Amino acid sequence: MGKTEVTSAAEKKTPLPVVRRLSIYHDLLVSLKEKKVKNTSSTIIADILEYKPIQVRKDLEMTGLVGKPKIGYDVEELLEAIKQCIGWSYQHKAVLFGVGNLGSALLNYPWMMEYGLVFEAAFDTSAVRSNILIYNIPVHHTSYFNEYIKRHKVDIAVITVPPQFAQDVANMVVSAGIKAIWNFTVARLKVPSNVIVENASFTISLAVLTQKLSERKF
Amino acid sequence: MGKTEVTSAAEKKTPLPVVRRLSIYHDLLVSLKEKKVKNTSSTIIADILEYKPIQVRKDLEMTGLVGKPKIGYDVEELLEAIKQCIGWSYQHKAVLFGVGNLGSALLNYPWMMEYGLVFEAAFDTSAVRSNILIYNIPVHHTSYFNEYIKRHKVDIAVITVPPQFAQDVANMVVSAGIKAIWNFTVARLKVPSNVIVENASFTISLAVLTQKLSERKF
DNA sequence: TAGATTGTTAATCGATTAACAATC
DNA sequence: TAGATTGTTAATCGATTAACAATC
Repeated sequence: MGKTEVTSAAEKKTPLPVVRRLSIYHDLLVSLKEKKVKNTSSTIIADILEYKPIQVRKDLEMTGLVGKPKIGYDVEELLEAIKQCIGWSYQHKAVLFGVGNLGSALLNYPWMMEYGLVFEAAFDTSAVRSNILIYNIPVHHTSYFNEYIKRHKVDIAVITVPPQFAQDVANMVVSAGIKAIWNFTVARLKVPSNVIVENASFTISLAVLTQKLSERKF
Repeated sequence: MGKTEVTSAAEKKTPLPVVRRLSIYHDLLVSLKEKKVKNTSSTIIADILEYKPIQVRKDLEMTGLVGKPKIGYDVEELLEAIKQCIGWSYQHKAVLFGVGNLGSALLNYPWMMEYGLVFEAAFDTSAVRSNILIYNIPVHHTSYFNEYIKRHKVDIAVITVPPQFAQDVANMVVSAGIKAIWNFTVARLKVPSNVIVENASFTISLAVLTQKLSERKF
């Protein structure tokens, strides 16, 4: 009931703020890799992102990778270490519910190589859109999901349906044993505590922007 | 060069973590308002969001609204106070660049009533899509932007073009005097320091999800 | 009234930053 | 080599949480 004891091993739980920044370093490293840059350093990364070098160094330490004094880090090695740390080395199998504009945008995004995500199927209640391929991903009628799940492993359910249907979808995927939901709707999903829900709300980001704007204006 | 002095007045700068949570309270309050709930309290809000009541209370304090002991807060008053605090009371005029799937999804979202955002125009380089209305918003060819900006006030530029074109768009809108950019691409935009850029990256949210999944798996 | 909730002041906790010896 | 960068230990800072009197 009180604080849980730290389990024996050196279980260095990565703090959330670090995870978020690691994903930002990730994108930067991908662009460095594309430019054939071999090495980088906390100083360089900090410069580009306008962070403090010490913060970058501390964050990178969490990946377990050790750098070389004077040299810094090998770009590819660091990229792999970060992917490992935030779970982007493993290919998570995903299905998507709600093939509207946003859903289509997600299906069309190159998640697989860099972000550890593979869309294996999509579902939509619109019969018109059923049984076709969108960006090479099969789109089924939502009613087919319970059949689908019998034969396919699914790690993550992505929800991009209209908000009033989000809970229904959540219930369905939870019943099917899916343990992680990436929720793009405003709906606040009620799920058992062993299911992870991550809300990908644009509006939080908008709030940061408009708040800064307001501060500046007055 | 060192620390800047706090300017005379009671300029209670809202910390970023608070801004983010306020936007979450906002969405919750909207749903309470729709359900005709009159009053709420930090206890109730905390319960729903699985936060600590004291944290909610501290956050709400930042809006300047004072609650009533025993009663709590008036839902509508609190909603307005939060909107004021995060800049969603003012209607920010926005234009969008890149009318693909994601751009269309954004144009079709009901930002105006609750999120202080109004899309007044969109721009795309695809001639086929020019001079039409999408969700009642005029879509122009991108080359028309420099004419458009002469006659219209724009607070925020939203960028949903392919990443390789994002910097070009940023340059264009910065030249036109726009002071805020909401960037949905992975591109890291270089802009003058007086321009606000907010990156609305899905991938940060994905990192949080996959990291939690990995932690659980092993 | 009694109980629940507020606002405020103080304590704790965790994250960021600083300092510095070690080193390729 | 000298200089830049690392990893580590300690100090600071800010955000979260606790405690509690005030009150509708």
